[in-house]
Amino acid sequence: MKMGRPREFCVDKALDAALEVFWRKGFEAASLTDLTDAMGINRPSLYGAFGNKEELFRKALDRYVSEKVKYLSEALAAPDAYGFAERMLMGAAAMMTDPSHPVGCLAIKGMATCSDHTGVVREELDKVKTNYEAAMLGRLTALRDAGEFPADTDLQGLMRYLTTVVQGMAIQASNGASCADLRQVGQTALKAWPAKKGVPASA
Amino acid sequence: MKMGRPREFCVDKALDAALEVFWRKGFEAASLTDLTDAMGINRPSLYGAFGNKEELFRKALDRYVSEKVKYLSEALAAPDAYGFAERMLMGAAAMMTDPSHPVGCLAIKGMATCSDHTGVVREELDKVKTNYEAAMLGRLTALRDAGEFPADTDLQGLMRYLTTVVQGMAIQASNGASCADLRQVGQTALKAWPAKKGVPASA
DNA sequence: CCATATTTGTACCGATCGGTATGAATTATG
DNA sequence: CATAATTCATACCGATCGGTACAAATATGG
Repeated sequence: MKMGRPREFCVDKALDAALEVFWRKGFEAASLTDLTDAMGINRPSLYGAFGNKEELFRKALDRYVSEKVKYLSEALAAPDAYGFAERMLMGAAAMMTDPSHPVGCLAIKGMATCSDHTGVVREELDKVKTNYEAAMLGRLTALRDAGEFPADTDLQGLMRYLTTVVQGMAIQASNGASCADLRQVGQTALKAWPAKKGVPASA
Repeated sequence: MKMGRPREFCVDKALDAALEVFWRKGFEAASLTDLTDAMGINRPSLYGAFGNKEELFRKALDRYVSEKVKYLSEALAAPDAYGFAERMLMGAAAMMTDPSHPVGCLAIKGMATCSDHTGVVREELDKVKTNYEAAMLGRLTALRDAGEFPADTDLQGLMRYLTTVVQGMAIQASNGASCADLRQVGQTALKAWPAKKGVPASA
């Protein structure tokens, strides 16, 4: 057993509370007072358990990625290219308007917030973005090799289109768009996606 | 002639400099020191000429809307619905990556930044957004009445799709996407748009 | 019981935030 | 020249920022 006075709060619960604050207010706008109030602890406890504000954000972002952005891995697991795009867009619409947590996307909001801000936060967000893009591009490549796309298809362009729509959805969500609104945007966006295999292209 | 010591700086030039700072860093991240340094004036001069930080932002936003978002009015002037969407998307791609000013969009960045922030800034951004949406919807309605769309077309949905892509473009631009990247996104997005009048729908 | 290790609460640190008081400098008016 | 009006430059205000020093409190290991 560990020596010393035992911790009086649950680290996971506190991290969830911090994530909620970062998600709602953004990294810079979330003050330590906001965070400690929501987490139900005081500053030295936060510092002792999580390091500093940037480290706390990093851990909250890790949690966000693994707990809240599941729709991306579900999309990657889709058997065909159309299903991939469909799960991506519909999953984003559902997640970004889920009333059980703040609206929009922590990572996208973060990227929009600190574009001119160097530091751990920016690096971490870039890392998340790079990982996601690599995963999506890898999946699209595999699907092309499986015959889902013509060999000369610009997969990077398709990926960028998809991420652009998802990023726009995050703005829409933070502006009050409903899940139905975003799903409709996704449905429209899907019309630009290569048609299902074997199905003739048409509106 | 006005009495007193004459102003030693050009208000318009100073406002342009302030706009550049707000555009690059966002409202809250732009400090008065950042602003006065870029504007080449000191704090009391800024206060005397523009009121306060919020008022300065409001004036910079006005300038931004009238000087930098011309592509929207150009899109509204397009003779047909496809041209409207095309000018919208291509105009946004060009403006958001124009090297003569910061990348992305001041208004979209602002909305992403202060979603949980009440105040003059948020109200002003909402006003801009509302005006733009009303103008777009009005134009789409006129185009539908002119026979460009079936009578039961969901114009609101089309408008939301378009704005979502443009908003996503702003994030892409602030993340380093090139004009060509964004134009390609726009071209892909256009595939989901109702085809040109008289042209059969197809990819 | 004593020493050690860890957490907690308070109270504080220097830095920076937006905003301003004050007086010198510069102009038009009389 | 004298006065009023306006701007400019310095230096400062209280508030808040992220972060921490310090000591009381609470646990384990001896």
